[in-house]
Amino acid sequence: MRFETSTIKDIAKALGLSTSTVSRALRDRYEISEETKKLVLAYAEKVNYRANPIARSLKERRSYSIGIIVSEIANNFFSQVINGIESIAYDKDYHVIISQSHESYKQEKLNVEHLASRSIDGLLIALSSETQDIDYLRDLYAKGLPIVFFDRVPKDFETHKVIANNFKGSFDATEHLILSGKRTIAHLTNSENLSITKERLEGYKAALIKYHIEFRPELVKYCQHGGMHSAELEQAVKELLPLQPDGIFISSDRLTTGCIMALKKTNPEVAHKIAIAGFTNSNLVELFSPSLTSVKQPAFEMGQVATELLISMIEAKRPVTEFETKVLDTELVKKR
Amino acid sequence: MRFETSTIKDIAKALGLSTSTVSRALRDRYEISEETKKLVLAYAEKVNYRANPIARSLKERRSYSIGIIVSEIANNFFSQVINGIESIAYDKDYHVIISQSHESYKQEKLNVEHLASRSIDGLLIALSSETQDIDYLRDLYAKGLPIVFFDRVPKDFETHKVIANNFKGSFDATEHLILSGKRTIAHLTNSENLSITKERLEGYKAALIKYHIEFRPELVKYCQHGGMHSAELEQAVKELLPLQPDGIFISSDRLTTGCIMALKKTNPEVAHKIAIAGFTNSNLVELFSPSLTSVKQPAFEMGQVATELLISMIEAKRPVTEFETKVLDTELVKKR
DNA sequence: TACGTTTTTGGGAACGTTTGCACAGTTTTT
DNA sequence: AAAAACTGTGCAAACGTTCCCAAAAACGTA
Repeated sequence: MRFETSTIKDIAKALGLSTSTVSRALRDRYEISEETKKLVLAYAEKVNYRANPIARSLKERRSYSIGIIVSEIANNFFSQVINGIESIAYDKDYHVIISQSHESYKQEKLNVEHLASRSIDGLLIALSSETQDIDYLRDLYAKGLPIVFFDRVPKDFETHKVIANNFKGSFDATEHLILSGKRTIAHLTNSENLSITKERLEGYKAALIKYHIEFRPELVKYCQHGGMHSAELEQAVKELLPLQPDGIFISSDRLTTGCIMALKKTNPEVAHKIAIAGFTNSNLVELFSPSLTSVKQPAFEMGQVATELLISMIEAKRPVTEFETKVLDTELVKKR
Repeated sequence: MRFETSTIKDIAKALGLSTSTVSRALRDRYEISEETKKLVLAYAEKVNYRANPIARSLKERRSYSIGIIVSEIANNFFSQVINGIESIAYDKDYHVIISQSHESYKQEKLNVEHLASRSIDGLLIALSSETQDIDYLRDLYAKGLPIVFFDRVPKDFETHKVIANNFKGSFDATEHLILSGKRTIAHLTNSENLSITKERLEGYKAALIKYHIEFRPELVKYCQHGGMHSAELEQAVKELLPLQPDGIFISSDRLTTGCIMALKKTNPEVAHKIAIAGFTNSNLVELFSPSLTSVKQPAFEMGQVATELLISMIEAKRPVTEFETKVLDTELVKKR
């Protein structure tokens, strides 16, 4: 803001002290006498002094803010993660800056670099579905920027990661479809680049194996853009239907809702005949028709855990070398 | 970030120039010879120089960032508005910082003040449902912080505002219910504090009047927390049902979905018998059961317009004194 | 050659903090 | 009584920019 507000200098002048004394008093340093502290604090209160975070950032070379990159905030899963992140960050006096990649690699890179130049102290990121090359993240990391990945994590990058138990979530959902009598279960999923895609595919396969159902690759459809384009989804559905699946297991929030939408739009007559199980954190699932079985991720908790890990890295005295990958359990909410 | 990156000083030293020259060359000022400019630019490129926005902010006393306050990002309407805001902001080289009030006055005030202290150049805000006292905003505004309100706007605050045509949206929705034969139409709405609540109530009333239907105050239920607490909603529904409405007109995104949820939960047998029309920007409306008629706000556009107005205020040479209130039309999407 | 212009560059202060170091005054130790 | 230690404060530099002002270089003209 370009309007006047009181500064340490002003306080110093008014009280006949030096800026250093005022600064130290405000930060409650031991060197300053109780008397002076009280004086300064009282006056600061009176003139409604607010420290200038910009100046502080410049001097300290850190900003007490952490960057978040998600593909989009208009996604139940991610907005819940963000709420989890905020809940911890604010507690520990960090501010958060949210950016959306819209599933675009270019946008993701641009945003990350912008955040980095704004002196964020750390980064929480779920990769875009397009992202394959994460060298730009490696560079930043090497230069000292703490990074914690969540949900969509890279394989060969040594740092903290927080993910859902995707294998088990998928296994459970697929098993549930099988147990309700389905035998031709399609799998609609995200870009092959993503970690979640691989893990969820494995869970799906494992459930098929357990019940001696043949895995048919043609029943698996990948969506490069994670369902951002409805044409992509409709195409996938169109290719799937001739194979006459009696169940579909879908591996992401956006794909799940998008797929039902596409089904209803293109083939309303079969929409209700196909059993659907899918990952989604929508809290409106109960309203959906056809209804579905959903795999819910502990989104809020994921945000919290990731943030705690990140802040521990930021505040670590010495470089962190032991990394953990936290795996959180999903919840299967069966169709009514 | 606390790691080394090249600065203007480094470039100056390397090239045997002064920092002033380098700074000017980088900003392409007329005083600098083409030759020097090329030299500097090439070297800057080579060492991957990035200007430090923090330093720039401190010096220029502005941050090229704008603050956004919404009640929550996990809301279709608001996340679409944010996308609209971003689309314009990025174009004009502004960064955005999003904060959530969670419909709490205290949180809203805290967030705004935090943003202000971070030197945002302007503020875009939709008031929380609890907010009645906006003096803190007046203070900031008086000190020179440009503010543009959208969606939920205060009455007596002279600045730009962007709203939907709430009156017409409500009128249309209510009329639609009437035309499909409903006569006992309840109205479920937000906190009375909000501008949108008043405007939408007027539209509802006007439609009743047009068709000579008596307005019955007991059919109107207010939710103080805008549906953030499901108990509140269930209570409202519980009080409404004995009056045997054959239609309900609901005045906000969260309330609309929440109400259907509450209806299904508490009275599944009547849920499908009551016709519902409500404001919502959910793109999943087609999946809902019972299905409903929805009033869609031009959220993305609202974000764009508000941002353009804000940036025009920020960049105005002299204080702006002529303010506009832009009203954007809603769209009625009839139940299938 | 000397001068005035114009063009290009550099010096240095400022933005609001934090912090290492020095220093004065007081208290403790020997 | 002198030396040592501790307390509380101030000076000044630094963070990376921008920009006012002055100075130097280049050019033109008499």
